[in-house]
Amino acid sequence: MQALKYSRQRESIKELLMTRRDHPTADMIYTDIRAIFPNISLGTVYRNLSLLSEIGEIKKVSTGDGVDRYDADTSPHNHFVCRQCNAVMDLDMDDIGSIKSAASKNFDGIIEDYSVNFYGICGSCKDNKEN
Amino acid sequence: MQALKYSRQRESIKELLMTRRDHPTADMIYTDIRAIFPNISLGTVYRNLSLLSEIGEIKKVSTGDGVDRYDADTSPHNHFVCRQCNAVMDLDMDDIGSIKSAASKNFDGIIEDYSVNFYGICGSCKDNKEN
DNA sequence: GTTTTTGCAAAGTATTTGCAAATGG
DNA sequence: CCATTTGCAAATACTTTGCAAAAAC
Repeated sequence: MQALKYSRQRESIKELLMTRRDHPTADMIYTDIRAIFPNISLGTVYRNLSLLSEIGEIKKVSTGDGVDRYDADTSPHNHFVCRQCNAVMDLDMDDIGSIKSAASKNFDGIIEDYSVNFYGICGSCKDNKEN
Repeated sequence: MQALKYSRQRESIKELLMTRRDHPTADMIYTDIRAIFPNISLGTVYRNLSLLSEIGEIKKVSTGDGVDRYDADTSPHNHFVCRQCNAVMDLDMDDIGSIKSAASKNFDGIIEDYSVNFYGICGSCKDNKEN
């Protein structure tokens, strides 16, 4: 069984992620973290992101474009994905937790959780189109 | 501009997908379609699945495990993903289209659509555990 | 000292793409 | 014929992994 030792790299990755709201990919994190650890490897970044999300300290966000993103905000919230600029942003919206019970109603398995992604054109891309 | 010519391969892929409810991956489709076209290539399967989903005849389903799945049912419905057997199944549940307006409320962009995935343990995996 | 983590490089998946030949209209 | 699609192979994108050295405890 693993005992989980402290690592400066892992701590740094988590701290970086906590400062961001843009749901960066492993590669974006790797690029930025190299300002602090110039020799860190992409493998280490991936390993730590996996580990952190396994222990629930961060969340993996899949938008369907083939690249995983990460989020230090583990509280329940939903994401919007812009089809034009590919930005992923948090939505400020009412709780939709009731969809979980709606899904459980006629289902014979156990529904543990869910993820919702909204897709469309973000505010700034929309404005750029109009002008 | 492309004129979209008929192809037996594309037609066959679509027909195969229409007979299935298990949301197969490109590779699963490739395996099965080779019973009909032994020389078809995986590239052709991918190209046709992309094309079919671009023109809206099928839908791509991303469950977050890194492999895309495909669904010939393009009507609005939600999916459940079993964490044990990785099966992807349709949920028989009330319409939750209201989440779209909930998301649009405080949002300055345009929300075109959304996708919801539920995760947990399916009925048969749950039963196997208990026995 | 023992276990975990790292950096590096290589390998593993899933998907896309260039190109000449085949097919469709 | 001309445009699109195919099969094949190579390329790409993302992520995981084996291993010896370094760090943590």
